[in-house]
Amino acid sequence: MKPIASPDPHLPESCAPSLDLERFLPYRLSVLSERISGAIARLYQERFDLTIPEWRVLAIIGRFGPVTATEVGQRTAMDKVRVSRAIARLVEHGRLAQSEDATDRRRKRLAFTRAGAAIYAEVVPLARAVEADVLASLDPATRSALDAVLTALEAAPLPTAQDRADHSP
Amino acid sequence: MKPIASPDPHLPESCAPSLDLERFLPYRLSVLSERISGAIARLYQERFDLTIPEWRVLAIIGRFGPVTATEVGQRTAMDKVRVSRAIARLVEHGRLAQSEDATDRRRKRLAFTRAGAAIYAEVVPLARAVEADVLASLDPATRSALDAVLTALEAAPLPTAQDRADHSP
DNA sequence: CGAGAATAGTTACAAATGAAACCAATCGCA
DNA sequence: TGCGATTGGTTTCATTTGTAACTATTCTCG
Repeated sequence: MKPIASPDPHLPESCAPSLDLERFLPYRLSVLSERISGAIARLYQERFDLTIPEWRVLAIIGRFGPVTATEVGQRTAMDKVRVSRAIARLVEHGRLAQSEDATDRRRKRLAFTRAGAAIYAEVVPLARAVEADVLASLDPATRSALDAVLTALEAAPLPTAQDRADHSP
Repeated sequence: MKPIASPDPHLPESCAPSLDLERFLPYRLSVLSERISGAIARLYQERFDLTIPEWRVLAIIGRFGPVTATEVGQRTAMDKVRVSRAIARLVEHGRLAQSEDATDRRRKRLAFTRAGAAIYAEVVPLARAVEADVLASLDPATRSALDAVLTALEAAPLPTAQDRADHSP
């Protein structure tokens, strides 16, 4: 792995100031998220055969009680297909029960089965513990800045395709 | 969408303190990352037909010059399959040129073609601009805390499966 | 009422991804 | 040397995911 003189590799040097990926916010977020979510996911995947979308559904039902698929979607930033599939799997595994919504027969109300509630009760402390571990490794100042940073980023407006459609010569 | 009294949905209330997903660090990171990376990705996807893995490869070559696939992998936190495929597509599209490495015939050295360099030169300012927009929406204190927070999180140790294998009754 | 628009949720199909198997070339060392 | 282990990179297969089309039900308003 020895650096070799380049023959003529079309260097863009002059015009483009060469971006440093490791400092690039979206990249950092992506890697970080993949690392942390991935680690936790692997944890409850192995233990409970639970995927991330499934865990999110459980989390919503655990917090808000019986809900519809649409409501889950709104609260989890997942699209309806992903939600639908997570629910299907949870039902298959006997962790959720669907009941007809009397007032609207398109909807299905989702509630824990006993098994689902049991898993939820096991997963929550596990999740909390992992998060606590991560937070514990931050020094107090950083830890207290964390929430503000995330909240601010969450509120940040994002460019849409049109925004930057063409403002160039 | 009217909340209805639950028949008997196995509420775990007592034992599990009901975790709030919206405050849960891994969830927040995941949604945030998806939102920001997604927005940017859509931007250069539409304009240049460039995927995120491809953009990462370009970024590494733009910064470090001709490299091998393995090196790209090390610098981008992507596994070799993903790197391999990104490179294959870039080569197909005439954006990268592969040349045999004289000292090790397994390796292929990757360099921009003229077209690749041109795209890189266009994408970098675009990426920078989007990042700048996001950062600009943070107040100075938060913005200055951002880097420290990310750096700390990146350094945080993560639980492996064994770590939490069994420390229970 | 009743036809068309909207909504809840599922299905179908294509593209992205990851794990493991796989080739080929190189290294390590007896 | 030369043979087994290692490394660079690709291919295969199963899983995941997203887009778009689809079904069924409810809403809207003439």
